[in-house]
Amino acid sequence: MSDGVHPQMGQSLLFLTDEQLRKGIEAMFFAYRGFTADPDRILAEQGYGRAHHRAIHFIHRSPGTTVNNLLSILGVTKQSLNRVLRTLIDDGLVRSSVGRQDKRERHLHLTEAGAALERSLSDAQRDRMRAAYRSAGPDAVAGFRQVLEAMMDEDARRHYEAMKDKAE
Amino acid sequence: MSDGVHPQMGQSLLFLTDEQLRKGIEAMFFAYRGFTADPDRILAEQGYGRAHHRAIHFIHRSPGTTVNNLLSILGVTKQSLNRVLRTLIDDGLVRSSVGRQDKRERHLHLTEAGAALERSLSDAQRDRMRAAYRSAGPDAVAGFRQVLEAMMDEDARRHYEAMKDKAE
DNA sequence: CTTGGAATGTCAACAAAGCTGACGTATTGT
DNA sequence: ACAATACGTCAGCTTTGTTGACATTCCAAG
Repeated sequence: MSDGVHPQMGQSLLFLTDEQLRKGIEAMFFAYRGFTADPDRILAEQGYGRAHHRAIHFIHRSPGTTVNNLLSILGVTKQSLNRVLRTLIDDGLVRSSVGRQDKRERHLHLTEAGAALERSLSDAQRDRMRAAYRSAGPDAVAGFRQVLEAMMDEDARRHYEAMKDKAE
Repeated sequence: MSDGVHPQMGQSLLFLTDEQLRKGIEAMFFAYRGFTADPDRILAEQGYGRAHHRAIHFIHRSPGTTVNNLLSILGVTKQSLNRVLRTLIDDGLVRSSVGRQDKRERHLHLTEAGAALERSLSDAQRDRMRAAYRSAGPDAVAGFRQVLEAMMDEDARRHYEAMKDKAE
């Protein structure tokens, strides 16, 4: 193992023991439950589920995105996404428009109602994230993001990075 | 807001902007997919799902645990857990034994076959976690854990902390 | 220009895994 | 004796994933 990458490595690799790794695994499990808890409550009230949240989130992030693009971000089958999209369109939260150059494509946008739900969901989720960030501090947050990024699959990281700079 | 908690706070609260929080949310989403990807592949080969993994993991961590205790850790209904446990017991991966003092309770243990599957699952998951930890370094790992712990619900944190010190 | 294949999206049917509610049984403790 | 607890199970529903079949649209080779 090449030393020198992390100065304190020679001193202690304690953070790589199986015990430490197990704690990290359990932390991910329990934290993810908290992470989704607040949106889940809001969604349940309206008869939606987590899949609707994901669709709404990424349509909000990339207005006009195609079904195919959304598919590759979410990593599910088109049939699965279609069901969710169907209900969102029928309920007037998402608008689907035929592509101008390529008429096979459908471009997706949030309606005003859809944007309102998006706000209420992401407000709830951000509140919890903000509280966690605030209590942990900026250095911890940087580490948090570093580890998460290193945990992603190649193509997930691609999507993540692509989204990263789509600033506002 | 009370200053002084974090020395650099006065200088910059950049890590609390909506944009930063959104990145954290998306990082959680994409990372969790990576986190479960490897075990999911192994489980699918054997006809099991994530629910079986969770049961196996926590039975391994707390051998002899009761159904009720497992229920409160996993946060699902007994009907849901029972379906999973049923198949694991029938397939000979888990052994359920009547309690010695309280005969209403069932104590759960992994069989040799169950322990073997547990090892193969947690090896896969630890490998990825180890790679992420190694590439991020010890300080990042500490931050990672801090933020995750702050993101948990109260009772999830209780379970997490209780498990934490069940050392080996 | 036509025609065949690739790409996009939709419909149908099924499976995993969550949920509620009701009920039965064994055991415990008051 | 009786209420409460721990567990198992039946029935039925929902969400969200899967595969397979099919319609529409585009594009490129002949």
